[in-house]
Amino acid sequence: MNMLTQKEFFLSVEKFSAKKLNEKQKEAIVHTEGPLKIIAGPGSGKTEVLVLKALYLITVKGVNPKSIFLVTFTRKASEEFLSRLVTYAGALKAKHPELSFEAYDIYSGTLHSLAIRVMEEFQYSKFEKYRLLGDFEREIFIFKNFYEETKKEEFLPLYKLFEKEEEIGEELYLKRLSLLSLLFEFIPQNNIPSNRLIKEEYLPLSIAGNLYRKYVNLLKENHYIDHTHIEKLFLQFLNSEESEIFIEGDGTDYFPGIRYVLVDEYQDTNPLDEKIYFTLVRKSKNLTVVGEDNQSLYRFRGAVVDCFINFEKSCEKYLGRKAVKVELLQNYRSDKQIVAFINYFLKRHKSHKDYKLSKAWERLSIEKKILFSSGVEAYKATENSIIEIEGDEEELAEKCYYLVKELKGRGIISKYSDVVLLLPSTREDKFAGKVREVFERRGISVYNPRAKSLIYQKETGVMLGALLKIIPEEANIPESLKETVAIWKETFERESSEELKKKVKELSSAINPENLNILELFYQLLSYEPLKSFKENFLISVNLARLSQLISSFSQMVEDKNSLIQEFYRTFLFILSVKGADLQEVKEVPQDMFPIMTIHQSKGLEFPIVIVGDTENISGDWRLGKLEELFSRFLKSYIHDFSWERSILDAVRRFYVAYSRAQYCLVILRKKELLPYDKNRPWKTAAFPGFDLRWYKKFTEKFHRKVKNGERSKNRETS
DNA sequence: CAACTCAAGCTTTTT
DNA sequence: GCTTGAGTTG
Repeated sequence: MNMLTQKEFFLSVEKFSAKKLNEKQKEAIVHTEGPLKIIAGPGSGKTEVLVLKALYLITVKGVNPKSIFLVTFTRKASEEFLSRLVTYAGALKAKHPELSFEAYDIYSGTLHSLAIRVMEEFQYSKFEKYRLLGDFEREIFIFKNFYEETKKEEFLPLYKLFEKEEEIGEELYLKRLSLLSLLFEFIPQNNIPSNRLIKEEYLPLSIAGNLYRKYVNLLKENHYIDHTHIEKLFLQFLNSEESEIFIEGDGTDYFPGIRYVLVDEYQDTNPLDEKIYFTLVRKSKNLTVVGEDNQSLYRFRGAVVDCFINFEKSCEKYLGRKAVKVELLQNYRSDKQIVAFINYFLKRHKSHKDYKLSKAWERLSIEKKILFSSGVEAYKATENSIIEIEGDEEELAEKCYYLVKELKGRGIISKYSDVVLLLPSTREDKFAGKVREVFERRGISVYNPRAKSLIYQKETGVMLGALLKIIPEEANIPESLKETVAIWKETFERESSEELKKKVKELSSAINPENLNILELFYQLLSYEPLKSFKENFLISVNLARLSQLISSFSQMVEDKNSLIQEFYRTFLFILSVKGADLQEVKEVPQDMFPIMTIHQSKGLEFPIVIVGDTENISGDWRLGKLEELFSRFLKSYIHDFSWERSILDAVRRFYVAYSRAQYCLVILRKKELLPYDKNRPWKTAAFPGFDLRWYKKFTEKFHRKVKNGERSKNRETS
């Protein structure tokens, strides 16, 4: 294939790339051989760099697209990457007709999707037998197979580490099941060898090992596989002879082998992922990772930020090479005041006098400062780019409403989707629900696709209520399920037609437990009002379809008719009510709706105006720290002396991500009055903007004084 | 208003 | 199991 020179490449790129590339970005693009670590702060154009790097490899270095393996963290990110890649590739080809390559040939996607694609493509012998367990199905699988194990005395030494002594009964068993579900991901994600666990003298460890092994065997026996074990299997594939053509190629253009591996969001990599990446590049050594330690948000999912922090060390250890480091700290997204704010926010926590994050910080982050770009300025409507609003939940929701309405009324924003409300959780039994209520009462629709609200929809309520009426009640309903069951039944009573009620009565008297088919009942009920006319609304019928899908996977997993009813209540309904299920998501946020998102969901996105709520929330899953402590000997790096600091650090990072999504205006909601000083929990009174107006005010005053005095930041962009 | 006591609560997501 | 928020005490 014809190739471009580096100069030609960058000259062409300037024509279609949105912004002029800075020297650091160019450096990251042209460094192709050997390991490379790109530290990419918020808004530093890392997707652009990744896309251009892939194109550079193809058009300048003459690399076959099929030998590039590019991993993104989410499907959405992968779509964004591919669409930009194809657009740019088109532009390059138009300018240089001599180029001929197919951008789509790149291996790009999430690690899971790539693992499946590769194992299918290269017909890995061990893969074909498995059926993939989704999240919901996996939960059902564990409930079904491990319920009895939660009652066994012999496993108590493990369970007790996570329980209060007085706890008893059904709720306790359910808690244990949820612990097991966590455990069966934790062990493989951290590459903990089960054969060594089993031999441990400390009982909780050997019990965990045995239970995990049982899980793995049960998966195998039933020909199932879950997401974590897809990765495990992929690693096995990479270490087997069968992967030779894939990794090393056969000399043809058809199988060129993997020569370049690029990984995005590397700060959220777990040790299992890490092993996969280093195995992929064991020959080529060309591994590029992109990330930022402070945006590590997925510890609950096994992410170990150390993989990113200590990337250089791992390169020396596994590849025998020194990694090159490039820092992209120029922020092209946010207004100057917002950039100053996010830097200050981090700095404040790092050196706070009341709690020492400094130690955690030293080990788990990289010293740096985000730089602002002088070009990013807009919305001069307010004096400050940062606004703080205080009040109780009701007031905050109201004030949010008036703010959004005012912005639209004054023409500062053209559509509601220019603003976003970011929250740690968007479930509607919390603040998000209040916001929806206030907004919709006053005529602005709210778009909150991740509210886990499928089971609270009218249509699903009627359907589940009807099914509950038909299927005889299981005596042993867990307490926590009773409330939701009542809601479903009530929805059924309120919303259903006489016709439907009659049918339900008829079906319930004719029911035969030995011959129960829940899915069949579901379809029968669909022909009665109001379910019948629900089907005419697209979104509603999609929701019903999702429910039928869940029922279908459940029915398939419980073959034993004798336990079907029991499992329906104890497992299916319980998981449904506890974990919830999401509504169908629309591709683009509807413009005339006000969007609410989780902070996690907002990662990688940017919005003109960002409102952040629940800013005092620092809660985390305590079981994680406990698990890390329990398995410390087997972990890549466990740091003993600051476990509680980790939850603060996690929270700091969560809000850092939220704040850094804002382009022109950041609104912070403060829920509570300032609490009196408490020496046992100093962060409550000092740490988050949600708790202390003073430090935020101090920041603003200082910022404006600086601007007034004409004092210019040393770190200002040069352009 | 600092210090102590005690019962209630415990999110986030990849395919 | 640990943190949190409300309530109590000195």
